[in-house]
Amino acid sequence: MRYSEYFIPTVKETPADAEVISHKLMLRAGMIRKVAAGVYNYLPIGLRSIRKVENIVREEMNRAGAVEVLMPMVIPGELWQESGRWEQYGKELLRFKDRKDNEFCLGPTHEEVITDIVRREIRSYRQLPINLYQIQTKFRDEIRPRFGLMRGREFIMKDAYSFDVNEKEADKSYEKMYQAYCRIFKRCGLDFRAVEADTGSIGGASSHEFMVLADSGEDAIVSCNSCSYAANVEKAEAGLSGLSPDTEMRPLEKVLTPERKSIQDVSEFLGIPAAHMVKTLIMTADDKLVAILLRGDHELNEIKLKKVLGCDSLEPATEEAVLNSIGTPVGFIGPIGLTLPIIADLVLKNMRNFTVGANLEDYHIKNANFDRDFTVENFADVRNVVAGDPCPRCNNGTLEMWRGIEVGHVFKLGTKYSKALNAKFLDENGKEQTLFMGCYGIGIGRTVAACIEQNHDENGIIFPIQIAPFQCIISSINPKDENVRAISEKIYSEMQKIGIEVLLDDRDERPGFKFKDADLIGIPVRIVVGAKNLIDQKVEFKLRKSKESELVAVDDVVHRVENIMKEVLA
RNA sequence: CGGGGAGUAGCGCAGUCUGGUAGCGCACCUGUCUUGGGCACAGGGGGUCGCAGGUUCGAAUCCUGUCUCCCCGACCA
Repeated sequence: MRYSEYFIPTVKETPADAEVISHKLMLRAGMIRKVAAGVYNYLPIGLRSIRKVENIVREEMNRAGAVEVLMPMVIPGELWQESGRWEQYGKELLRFKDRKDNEFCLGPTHEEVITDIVRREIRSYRQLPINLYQIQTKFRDEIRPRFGLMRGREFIMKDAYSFDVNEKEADKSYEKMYQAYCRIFKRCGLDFRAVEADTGSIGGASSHEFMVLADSGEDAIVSCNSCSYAANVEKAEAGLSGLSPDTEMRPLEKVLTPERKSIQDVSEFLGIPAAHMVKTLIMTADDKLVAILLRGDHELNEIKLKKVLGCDSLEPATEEAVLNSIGTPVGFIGPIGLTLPIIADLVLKNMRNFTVGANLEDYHIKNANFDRDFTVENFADVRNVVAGDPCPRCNNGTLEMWRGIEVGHVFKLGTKYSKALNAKFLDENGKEQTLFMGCYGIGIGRTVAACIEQNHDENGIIFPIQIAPFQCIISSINPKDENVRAISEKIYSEMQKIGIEVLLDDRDERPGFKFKDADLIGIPVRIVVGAKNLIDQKVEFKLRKSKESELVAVDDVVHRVENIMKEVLA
């Protein structure tokens, strides 16, 4: 491709609405342009990288025995009503009506549609297992789209669905996909971890997320420094150990804490570490109030609490609701004398003589203790783990914390959708059985964005060769020079002949201008053809990721680049 | 949905408080020049100041409403 005939609208200045580095660089490099909140145009080099990821995904899915299909983006509402998700899914599901007033939605995920295909077409255990996938544009009407392709409303996703005769076989399909995902992200040149995860609105028994490690990641994940345990903080189990108990209980002591409402304020005011305090959160769970006790320096994990309570909705109680029901303003609530049901975090079991709110404005109470001063309904793991917590699996390691970008998620669905949609088959005894499912997603655009988060410097993107829009760029210095132009063209056509994806920068621009663009769009290999070096029949060879360049004979340079491609893409 | 911020040339911004000819940098067009890290000079084009009302002799500027976008939170893959 000739740069002069191509379309790469790079910009010097960063558009004001970009926050994270991948978003900024994708805009600056002319990969994407915003059309509406969370909705983007893919410009040529952006599209090329996306296609690269798609092709890697496609190859590995095919290799793992999955079969490609393409489902519609517009889905009849009745399918979603049948699964029960028409009501459950909420406002993320964009609904609309056609001219006949029939209800439709834009597909945010395709369990319903795929299960509909399978229940119509699969009759016998002889047709199983089967794994169908597609690469398709999805739409989820996110409350707050952000960070460019990282969290769009419209985005390209690979989604796969496996169908098996029983749970054991379904586990095998899951394992196959897990392995395929590892190969995919490895081939994309990403530093990633597979972690245990919460299944969220997709549902099912268990799941793993594939997380690209990056400080800008929206997810927090933990991993054990001793064993292989790794999990999303949403899911990570908190170990049991906490502070060792004081030997004996001391008497209660009411202390004045005027206008000290937060743990931090009270902690500083009384000179007591937050870890020796217990905070009392009042939550509204399905319209009922419940009190949650947590160590002062810990945070509530609402997903865990939801499971403990078995409720559908859970949110912090409003200040009015708290005041009306307890008679004390938020900030001074405590468990002693509280009439609400109380759930205490597991770690509190080991605590003695902790400080709590007094249920009296401007007062806290020191030396509170379980049983003597109040009782709780039960102890449960309802907090977020923190760095340094003991590992819940091996018990001799501690947990380290990372930020991650979720690029893939694999689920064991069991029979959730097949039951709801009545997807059955006949087993070898002629008996009707319900299909066991798994589903497997990869965010294609997000994978490209995550890759940029991991691979960039102050000058721009540093694409790994596997997903770079072009493998090589020839920067022709002063293409008006006849010799420079001729040699550039020669190298260009030789590279094209052997299948190297090459971009010839034949624009009549100054050298610095071309170098800046080449660096910004992150082409892995750069060949600079200039008059000075041509005197010795040499051109400059430089890898985007390295600082140094070297001079290579004109006759060797194509071979040199070819070897690099072979090495990396082997 | 709660809190905060912003809509002025393609992009980044000033001007708004204190109403009176709509500006700067980059980009773009023409020409000269230049060619190893976003050259230089000269000339030029481009704006319903988000939208709708209102106040006023006069509104980018004041008032009311409304839409969009961004950030934090809530929510959610």
